[in-house]
Amino acid sequence: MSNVEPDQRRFIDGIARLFVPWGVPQTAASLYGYLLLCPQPVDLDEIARDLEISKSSASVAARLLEQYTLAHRLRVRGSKRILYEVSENYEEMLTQQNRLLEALANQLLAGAQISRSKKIKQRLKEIAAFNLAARDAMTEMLQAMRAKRGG
Amino acid sequence: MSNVEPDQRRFIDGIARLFVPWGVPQTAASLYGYLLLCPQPVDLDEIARDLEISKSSASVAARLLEQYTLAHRLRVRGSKRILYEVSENYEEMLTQQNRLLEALANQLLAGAQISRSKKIKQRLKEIAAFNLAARDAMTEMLQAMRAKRGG
DNA sequence: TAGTATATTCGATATATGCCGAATATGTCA
DNA sequence: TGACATATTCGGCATATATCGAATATACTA
Repeated sequence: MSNVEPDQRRFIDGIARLFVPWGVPQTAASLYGYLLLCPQPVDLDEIARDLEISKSSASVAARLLEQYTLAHRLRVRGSKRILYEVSENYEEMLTQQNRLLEALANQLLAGAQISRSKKIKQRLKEIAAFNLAARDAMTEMLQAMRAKRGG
Repeated sequence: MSNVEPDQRRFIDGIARLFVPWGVPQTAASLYGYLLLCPQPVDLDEIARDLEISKSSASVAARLLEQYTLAHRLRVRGSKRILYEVSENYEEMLTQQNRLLEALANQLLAGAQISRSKKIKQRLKEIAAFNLAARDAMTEMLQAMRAKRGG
């Protein structure tokens, strides 16, 4: 993608608008949209050029995406050059949600321990149970999807 | 809760630490933790005092939480005073996630429309399908939970 | 091992965000 | 409607974050 067309720009911005409110930095969010549209892996120079950001920003954003496992790098044999592409592992984002659900549940249960009020104890346990149920449903779904795709 | 004890403070901070990375402002996140521990609805003055924040910050944070449907207000008859309490509607947070999943899927499908590359079209459709499946699983789970609690 | 291509880190700056207290708006009672 | 209690909004300040270009580190070739 040597030049971003208006339609593509709109797509990229649309994706970014969805992610930014959830704490993903603007540049990283845009980069994700951009990578989704790239038929081939791209390097930092292309990213910087097409997204009109500095190369250092591109580097930071790319590694952030990598951390989120929304993208990953490809090492080019015989070169220090790195190519990035969007991850095929679509479930990782949901897995991360699951981790939050679980962490939250644990925190709530810890809170139930320390609170003296019967009412609060019960409330915290109830929310924790709810979150864990959600996590389980999610996990199950992911397994089912995995089975379907794998088979 | 006229005074926050160390254990409670730790709980509040723990909850906040989980929410902040997901884009929830610090104060609002802390307030959520605080409300979870309150056996009774509290007003802005109590919040401001216990969390050691200004009343205007308390007001903003509370309404933000309200927007997220993590808390809601109670009007006190015969007074302009507003009391806040944590929402019993634990599923709303997940519902919101579902909305993101759906919005993302839509954006991806729109992207599939505009992209000329066969490969990209397929990729975007595939991710969209995945997200919608996740949303459906989630919705189903929520319904099941609702049935269980309701019945 | 030197030289080159490239990624990463760093320090400075610009921008955005959060927070506060003061000012304002709004609801409630008499 | 006037007086009061309370929530909300607003402008300014402090803090955090993102971005950049320059400096540095690293991996590869020869």
